Amino acid sequence: MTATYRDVKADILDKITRGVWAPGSLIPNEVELAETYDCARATVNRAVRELADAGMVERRRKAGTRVRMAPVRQARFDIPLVRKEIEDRGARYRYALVHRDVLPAPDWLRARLKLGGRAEVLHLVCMHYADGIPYQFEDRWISLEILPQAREADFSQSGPNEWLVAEIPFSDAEISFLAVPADETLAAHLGCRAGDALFQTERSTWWQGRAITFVRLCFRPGHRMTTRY
Amino acid sequence: MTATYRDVKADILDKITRGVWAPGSLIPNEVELAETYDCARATVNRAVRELADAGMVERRRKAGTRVRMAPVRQARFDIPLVRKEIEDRGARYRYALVHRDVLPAPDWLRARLKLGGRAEVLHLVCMHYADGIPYQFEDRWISLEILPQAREADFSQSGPNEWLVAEIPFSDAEISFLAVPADETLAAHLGCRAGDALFQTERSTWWQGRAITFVRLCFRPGHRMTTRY
DNA sequence: GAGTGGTCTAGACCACGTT
DNA sequence: ACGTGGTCTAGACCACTCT
Repeated sequence: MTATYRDVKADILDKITRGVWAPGSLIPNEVELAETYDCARATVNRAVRELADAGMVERRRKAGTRVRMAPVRQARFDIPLVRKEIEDRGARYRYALVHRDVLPAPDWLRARLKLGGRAEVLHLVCMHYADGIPYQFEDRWISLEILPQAREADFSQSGPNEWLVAEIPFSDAEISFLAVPADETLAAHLGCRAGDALFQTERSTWWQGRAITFVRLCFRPGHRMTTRY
Repeated sequence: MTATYRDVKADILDKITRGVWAPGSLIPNEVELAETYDCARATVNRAVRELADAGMVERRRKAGTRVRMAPVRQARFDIPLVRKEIEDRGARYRYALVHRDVLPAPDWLRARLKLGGRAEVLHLVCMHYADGIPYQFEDRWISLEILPQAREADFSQSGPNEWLVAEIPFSDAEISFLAVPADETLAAHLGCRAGDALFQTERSTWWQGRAITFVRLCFRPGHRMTTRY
């Protein structure tokens, strides 16, 4: 008796995965569940709320709680720092700055980050290696309107990501995953052939509605991003 | 006064994104926050707990609550049914079964799903179209050990995904994202050229520790998966 | 109108980890 | 040992939304 919210959550999840409560069906309301498990309604509430957050059930006032028809709704991905990602695999991390430039933001970047007309940006191209083998190509753009101090920062020894996380918080971000063919530049840096299929992520970050940075990360051929849920 | 947990959460998040509470610093404990916001400790607890779930802060008993050094920790992705994904874009969905076969599980599949020695599987190849244009290529394998009724199911009119979600719950899944070059088969079905870079997801699903299905979904060239957080 | 989940409270005890 | 978060309770009122 006196079940914890974890007990309640586990038991309900069990009933769902075993098919006792079928997809689409209504489960008992909170008061009934509280009696069943001999606990307070708040305890049941937390259990069921977490199941709803996880996408297992759907709740509506008055209508009650239903088991979702398609329970798998979302997956969570950790987005690690490259260095940590590589070191966690037991490999030695090495960083190299390939190119550095200050220039007016090109049109495509202004559109993507909603930048003003004459915004200047810092453009960095970097490489990340695992045990000396090319691991990731980084194409980074930093707004100098918001981060003028980036102009003076030294990116020859460590990557812009590490500098950025220490320098500024952020409030909003957008991330995309896609596949791209390697162009000559990518092929040269990643040690593959032009046209090879590469996994790429793109991330835009804002702070208080103002663009901070855009980055394009291109992984070596064969890279995969995996998660369980 | 008498703030809600949303108010508290929003205000703390604001203090973090504005840099009032810097990355790595300790924030006031729950009792102090409850006094500050003039609410019960449980209210503060929920607010801070949700921030911890979102990866913004890190909590440890006795040590207190700290702002995370690298706040961006995770992103959530919705994993929609193809049909819904296409219809949500305002396009007309069409499905086609390309191939159907029953065979002993090949070695690579047995390894991936941890199947027994002589497991039989149902192999389906399907296409999903948006407004008549190839959208996604589906390579589906279903274990007939656990789902013998799949042998008799009709997959000529609707996809295996829709059948599966209605047929069986699941308890565990693994998903991967990667980039692959199109082979001749993929190129023919997706209307692209062999070697084109394609975005692919792979998903394995288990129920009570037993493999249900493995699926490889290959998107048309240029597809991207995007989320905000 | 009535039934359901959504939230808050004031207090209590517990579990953990730092000191 | 002690301070912190983790959780539970019993009750209350509110906000939706279905009928």
